[in-house]
Amino acid sequence: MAKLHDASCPGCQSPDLAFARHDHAHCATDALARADALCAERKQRLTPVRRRVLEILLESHRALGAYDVLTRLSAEGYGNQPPVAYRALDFLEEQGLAHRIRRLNAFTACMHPGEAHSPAFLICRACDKVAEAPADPIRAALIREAAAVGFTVEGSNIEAVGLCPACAEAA
Amino acid sequence: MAKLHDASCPGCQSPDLAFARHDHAHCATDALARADALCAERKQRLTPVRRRVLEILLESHRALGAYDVLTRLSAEGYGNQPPVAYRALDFLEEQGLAHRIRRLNAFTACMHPGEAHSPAFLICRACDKVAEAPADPIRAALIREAAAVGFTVEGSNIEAVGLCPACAEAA
DNA sequence: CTTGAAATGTTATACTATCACAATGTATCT
DNA sequence: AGATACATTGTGATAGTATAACATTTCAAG
Repeated sequence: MAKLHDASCPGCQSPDLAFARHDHAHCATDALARADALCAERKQRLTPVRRRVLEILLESHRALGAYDVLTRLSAEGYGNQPPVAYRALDFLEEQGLAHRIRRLNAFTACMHPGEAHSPAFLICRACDKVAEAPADPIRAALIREAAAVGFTVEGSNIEAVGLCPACAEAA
Repeated sequence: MAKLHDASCPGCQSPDLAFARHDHAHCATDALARADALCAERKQRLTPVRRRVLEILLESHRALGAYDVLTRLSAEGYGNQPPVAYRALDFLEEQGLAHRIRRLNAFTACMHPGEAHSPAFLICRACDKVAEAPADPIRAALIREAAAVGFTVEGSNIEAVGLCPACAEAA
């Protein structure tokens, strides 16, 4: 499989993208393009609803509840029942195009899809932005601790709440 | 403050306690005794409902939903409205006597209260048991990654799903 | 063009969590 | 002991999150 994100990917160069000033239009367009490529490669269908949900999530670096997404969808003529939103969100999550933030009961677009990854999330309690932090060292530590007691890790969620640089400075 | 758990504490000697064969009666009694001591020391009131909720959580090493707890409570003559359960659970969590497992929307008794800690949880998808793993190295890695992007960590939840030793062997 | 699978529409319902206010209990001070 | 202030509990209502089940439509492979 082609490596779909590399030095040309802003999201990869700056893991703190969400907290940094950046060309958000490019950031979103780029993520969407990679989602298209990824789905094509995997023979998965990024249907209109699914693609629209991803676009909605990409509008900001905040996490949206399923019902927030649903409201937007139904205003645009898509179905207005919860399964419409949940199914699209589930699909995006399965494909690694979005993540569920359990602490918020909400979903956020993945900022660097295309890699198997289970990132760590940094949630700012002041501005509500969510960033993905490189989780490899954290995950490694988790797997190590688990292995020490014979536990096999299959999936994980690692989330931190706190203050992003901008909000910390403001306070 | 007295160190309330040490080498004499089974939960401390074996972080994998939940997954290991052990004297559960002692394990629960011990945790309850330490909860009493801790609340006394902090001048907090471990009222009948609160204490009973802790006992219920301590019956197994599984996580219980608030409504599971509530059902038990109301069968025993306590109130039967959700706030009864949530208030007690919130109190226990504030005091570090129970933890919320966000992945399960459920709560589990803390196996080594008395220390400021934000543990990592290992959730077996086969038997549903939940163990606390030492989270210091993991948390340290998380804080390090966060600091690298200027993010200040105030709280975190670290949870892994997978197979416990017994269930892995059975499979 | 058919056929089977995937996706969507739709209704209903289950599960999780909090608000608001009344009533009760507890600790403290005098 | 009585009065006061505060924490806790009782209770009804409601908000928010998520899934089950089944009908219908769309799509892609043969």
